[in-house]
Amino acid sequence: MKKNTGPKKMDDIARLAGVSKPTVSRALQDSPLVSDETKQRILDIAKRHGYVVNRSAQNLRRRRTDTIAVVIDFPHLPENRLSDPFHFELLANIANALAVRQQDVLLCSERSAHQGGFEHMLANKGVDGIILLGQAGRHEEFRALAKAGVPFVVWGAHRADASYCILGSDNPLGGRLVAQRFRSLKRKRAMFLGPRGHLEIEQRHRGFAEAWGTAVEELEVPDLSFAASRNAMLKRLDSGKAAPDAVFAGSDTMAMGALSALRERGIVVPEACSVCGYDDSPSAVHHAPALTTVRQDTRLAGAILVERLMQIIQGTPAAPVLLPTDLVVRGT
Amino acid sequence: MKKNTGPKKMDDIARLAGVSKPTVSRALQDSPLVSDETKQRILDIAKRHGYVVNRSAQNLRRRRTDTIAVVIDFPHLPENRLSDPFHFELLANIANALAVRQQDVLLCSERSAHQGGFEHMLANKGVDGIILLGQAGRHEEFRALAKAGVPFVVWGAHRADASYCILGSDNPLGGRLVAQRFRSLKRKRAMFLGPRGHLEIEQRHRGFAEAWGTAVEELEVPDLSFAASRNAMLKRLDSGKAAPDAVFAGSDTMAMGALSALRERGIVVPEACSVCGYDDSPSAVHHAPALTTVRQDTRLAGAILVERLMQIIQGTPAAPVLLPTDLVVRGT
DNA sequence: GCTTTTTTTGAAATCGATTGCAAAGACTGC
DNA sequence: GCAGTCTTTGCAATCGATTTCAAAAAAAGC
Repeated sequence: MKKNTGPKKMDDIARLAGVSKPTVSRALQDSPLVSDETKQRILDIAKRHGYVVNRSAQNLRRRRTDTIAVVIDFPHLPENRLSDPFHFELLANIANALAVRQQDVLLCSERSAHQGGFEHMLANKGVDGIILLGQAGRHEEFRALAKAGVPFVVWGAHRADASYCILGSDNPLGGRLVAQRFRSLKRKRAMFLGPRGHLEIEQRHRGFAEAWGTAVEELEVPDLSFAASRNAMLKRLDSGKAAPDAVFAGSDTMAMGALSALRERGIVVPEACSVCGYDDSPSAVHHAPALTTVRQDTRLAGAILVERLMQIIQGTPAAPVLLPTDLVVRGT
Repeated sequence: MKKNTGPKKMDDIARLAGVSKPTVSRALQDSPLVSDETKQRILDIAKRHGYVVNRSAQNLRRRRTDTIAVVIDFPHLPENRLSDPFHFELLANIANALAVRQQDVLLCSERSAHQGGFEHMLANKGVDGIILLGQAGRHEEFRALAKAGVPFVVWGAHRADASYCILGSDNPLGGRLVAQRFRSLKRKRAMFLGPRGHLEIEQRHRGFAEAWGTAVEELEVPDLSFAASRNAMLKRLDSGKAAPDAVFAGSDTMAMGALSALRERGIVVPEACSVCGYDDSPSAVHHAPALTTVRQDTRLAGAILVERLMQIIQGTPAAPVLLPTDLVVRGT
């Protein structure tokens, strides 16, 4: 009569190796407290029997999970704030950077994360820290979070008064670079395209408008989608007013929407109108013509977000970081 | 002298409510064993004190984590990480379907998942089940996994002899649909473009070739990327051989690569050459001209993958599923 | 009013690891 | 040969919940 308790537990391995449970635990952690000989024997036995430590038990005892929550809005959820390939690019890079540090990634939708409030996510989701993609103006909430001692970092618009670690590209600079380029192309009727109330995009707008000097037409769109942007542009082009000869869109996806509308109305890009996006998402290169855009280095962003978060988890506060951007001139 | 043990534990709430720990636990689970009055009081106190159950402790005791691992890296296709928009689409839909069922998502790279082998992931990563995106010919490994009783489902190419639950679109049908369309357009020189050794793509190829009847030129590319596909096509067009007048690419990203090469060599699409992709990823619509492609319904796929996995976790075996596909005719 | 049943509650065991502390064994030095 | 170190090992407590089982309280039955 064998009692088959399913997967092996640490006690089983201990018995098989003729040692006690603590010794097995130490051997698996490569602790110097165990003699090399014993260690090797235990490791062998563990491997042979396919033993792995139970993560749930380990998490409980160590009060640490080596898991980080990444909170992101999914495109098809009702309020699609961040429906962009850019965010997935960023996610992939974050996941990579975390993997290097042996951390697991818990992917949370904005809604599920917010269920019990961010402040309870550590206990509630069993994670050691949080990476928030996109802040959408919840500055105050984040301030409180930081004060409560929750380890988190945010990807979003830089702001001088942030008491937490926020990482973002230099949006005003990006806007200025685009203005400069349009000026050097001798463009006259500049337009900015994007939704209102989105902090990062408003910073891009402001940087652009200030560097441009004279009036910038603002074309508002309801959200960040291709379709919304295309529709808004179509409507604008059909309004009878003189068409713009330089369009700066708040993201690549919106730029592509605008391009679609321009093409449809027979406005030739880049001859009759220059178009510039933001993000340098992969699709910008694939697009025909390839999109001129402001680059955000997602690889670097992912690496720094993770590095800072780890630092914060270890107790060292981390200051906001502003990432440089540059203009990638392509076919539009 | 207050002893500040950080976040509240269940015992604290019990004390505050003047009941015992088990009662609090039951109240939080809305168990019928607790009187409504007591339940309400406990819930109030818990909320007021911002109490949430500790997930690690809960996981350990319940021997269940309500967390599903999604493994998303393809082993021998380095370019194909999260970078293909299709996978990211699928991931988002899976995440969404899991959220509806109150399950969390642990995002695992192929490598980290494979660290200790899939068979140990449940204990090792602390998940209840696994969703594998892309199977890339590890049929035997999966067979063993299934035999070992690990709950998992796979997104990939259908095969008749699968002893595990595999879900995929009807790739041969997709290929046939494309062949039909090319035939109705009176095309003569058909080409298939894609890497070898990728099961799903080979099925598309086969369906296409069989339905086409006469010889199909095969253009091999090293991976699924835009660049690889563009390069391969450029090289082919420069070879001096007659250019194809109908190209079926194994994915949208590759189709866009091919389109880029065709455009560059002055071959007008769709007049001189028809192009068809596979996936119907969002970028297919955004592309100019909009891509004709075979649709894979990621929303449905995500929903079914999750539904089946839940079923398997509950002990009911689930058979493979073949999803229907259809051709979406657009501008190419 | 007193048993019987039903509804609520709590004591204690348990999930599977990690770790502080004490003890046993192996080495040193003199 | 024996006190004093240093290295290894194991006992027992602990992490924070859930669940079984028995007991107490309340309601019902007659």
